[in-house]
Amino acid sequence: MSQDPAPDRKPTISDVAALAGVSRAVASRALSSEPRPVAAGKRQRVLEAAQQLGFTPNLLARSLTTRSVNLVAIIVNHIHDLSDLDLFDLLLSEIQTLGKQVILLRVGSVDRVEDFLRSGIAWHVDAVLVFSDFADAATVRRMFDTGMTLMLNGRGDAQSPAVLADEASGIAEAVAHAAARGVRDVVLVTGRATSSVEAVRIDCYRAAFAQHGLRLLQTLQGDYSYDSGHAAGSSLFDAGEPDAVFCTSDAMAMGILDVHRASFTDGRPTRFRLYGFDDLSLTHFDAYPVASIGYAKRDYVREILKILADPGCFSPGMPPVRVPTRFVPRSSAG
Amino acid sequence: MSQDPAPDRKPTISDVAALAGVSRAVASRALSSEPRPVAAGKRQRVLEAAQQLGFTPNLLARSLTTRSVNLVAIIVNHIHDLSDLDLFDLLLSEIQTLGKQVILLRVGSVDRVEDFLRSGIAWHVDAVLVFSDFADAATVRRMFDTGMTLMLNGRGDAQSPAVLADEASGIAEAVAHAAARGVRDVVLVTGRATSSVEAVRIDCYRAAFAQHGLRLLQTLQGDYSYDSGHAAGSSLFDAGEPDAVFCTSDAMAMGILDVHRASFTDGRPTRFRLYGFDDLSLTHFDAYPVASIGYAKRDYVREILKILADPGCFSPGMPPVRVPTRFVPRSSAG
DNA sequence: CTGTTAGCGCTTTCAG
DNA sequence: CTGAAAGCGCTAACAG
Repeated sequence: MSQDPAPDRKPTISDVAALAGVSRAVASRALSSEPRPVAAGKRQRVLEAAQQLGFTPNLLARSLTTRSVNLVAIIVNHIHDLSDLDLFDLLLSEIQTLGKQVILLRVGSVDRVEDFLRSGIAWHVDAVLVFSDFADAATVRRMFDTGMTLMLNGRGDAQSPAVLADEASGIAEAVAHAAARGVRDVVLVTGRATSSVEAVRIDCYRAAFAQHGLRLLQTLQGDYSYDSGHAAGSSLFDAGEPDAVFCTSDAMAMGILDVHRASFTDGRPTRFRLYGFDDLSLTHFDAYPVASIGYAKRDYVREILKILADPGCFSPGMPPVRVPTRFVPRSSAG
Repeated sequence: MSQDPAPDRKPTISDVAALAGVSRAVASRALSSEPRPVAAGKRQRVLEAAQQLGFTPNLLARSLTTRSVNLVAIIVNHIHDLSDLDLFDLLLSEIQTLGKQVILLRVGSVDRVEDFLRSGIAWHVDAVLVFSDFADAATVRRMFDTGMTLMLNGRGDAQSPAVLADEASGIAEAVAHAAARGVRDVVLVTGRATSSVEAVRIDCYRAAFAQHGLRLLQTLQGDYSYDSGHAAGSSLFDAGEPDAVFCTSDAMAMGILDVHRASFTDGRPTRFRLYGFDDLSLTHFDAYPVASIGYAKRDYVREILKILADPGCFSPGMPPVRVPTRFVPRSSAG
């Protein structure tokens, strides 16, 4: 019926069409995932031909006309933070079940970010998830040829959808927890407030302290890391004896815990209560029973996927989706 | 000179060519990264036109003819393992400096892996880095339309290049370290030996034990996780009192350390010496001063990049590149 | 429902 | 060195 088309070359849709005895257009329609009008008999023949030839559509070629690559970009600063682990694994997995693949962009140490992004396939992705703090929504929209930029870094605007952890709820719970246990004087250990997320977080703590009449003895600045927590640990009592220490990351809390391990027996506080932030899976390790604040990763990811799966559900001006955080008690807080 | 080409549409190379007053072919050559013959004056005009128009080549279209997307796929099982973090961050960063972007594929929970891979852009990548244990070299080559599959999971063959940690060196050092300190009886805590890497690792330990005349009291099986180490911790003395415990992951060693923390004062062993594997950055935390075995991530990544940058340097039959591991003493081993 | 005809945007022969 | 022309593989528009 049809001579075997090529010796070595991968079969194309033309080969399939030829073998099935139909036009390329019909073959294309029959192979499409969308429902397109094709006579049942022909569709069958095309499918069989494709099967027989081991045909795989060339998605690069397809994207050229459809202008959609089923590719999602995830932009991060770096992937060092422990807190990222649980989240990214889940996120990646879920995006893949959507039939999309993920291109991971690390902008942490790229000098000409814009050039880098523009000169790669990432430029053409269908959607961009921005975790990195490197740019605001407008900039990101300019850096990608995509209608869908999902801001997860707190630098969104009215034009782009955003999902954010509502940190106020968990912080309020944690501070209330402390207040209910007689805490009066507190110390706050923060990261650099250059990121808007961190600035908001700090404000939340301040507001909660004020609300419960807690006295903020001092604020120490770290950089979220264990080492910086360790450093902060040495200055903890410089401004008096706190009843509780709140940290904006679990890693810093762990550093503090290690400096003052003698002040905890079996993880329970004897001198001050310790509160972290992020709810790292690491806090399940016996050595770091850090009470923390976190959100349900599943809920967070679900919200992201909702938008990814149905971009139409967002219209300009809609407020960010909020995923509540909750306080997770552990022995470091008594 | 030339009417503005399009109202809204992104400028194409045709627009650039028109503005520069040359043919598309010349524009293409002038814009190429390769040195192609173009009159200096025209090249200049083309570059300026491109600049002025803010032209960005459509890489999807380019790939269609060049058959190269400057995209590298990294296949992992999942990204839960702590040991992955440091490595992937570095790897990602380095690949990007090569001008390539990375598509991250998590095959851990994908049911029809082959279909999934074939039906995405990943199929067309220039190179595949296989960390996941999910497939051997031959299978991977079938799953991607690429000449370059780099096996990092220990399941390579003569057709594909591979980079592997040489675990023997570090294990020999660790066991020698123990033997030199009078250790006689040991326990080995392993992961599931389904992965060939783990099987090799176990053999190395056995050989080293034999060489130093150490007696293996028992082998406990975990799954690399902290929790499994914790579980193993309870059975540690079932077959007698070991002088040292060797674990094939740091996380398991941490679990054991937590169960028997009373047997360590300031991290130093009073009952048995403890050896981990992976050299996690977590072992810098005070609470887990686990002596470990690791390799220089930079060297490992460098070898990978060497192959990526110059695929020609590999020819079939060449043995895997070996990156030596070294013993990293910490107080848990005394 | 079907086949023909045009492209998507770029690179690459191949004569000039 | 240059430009015209021919694709890369696929989908979409449009008459039949």
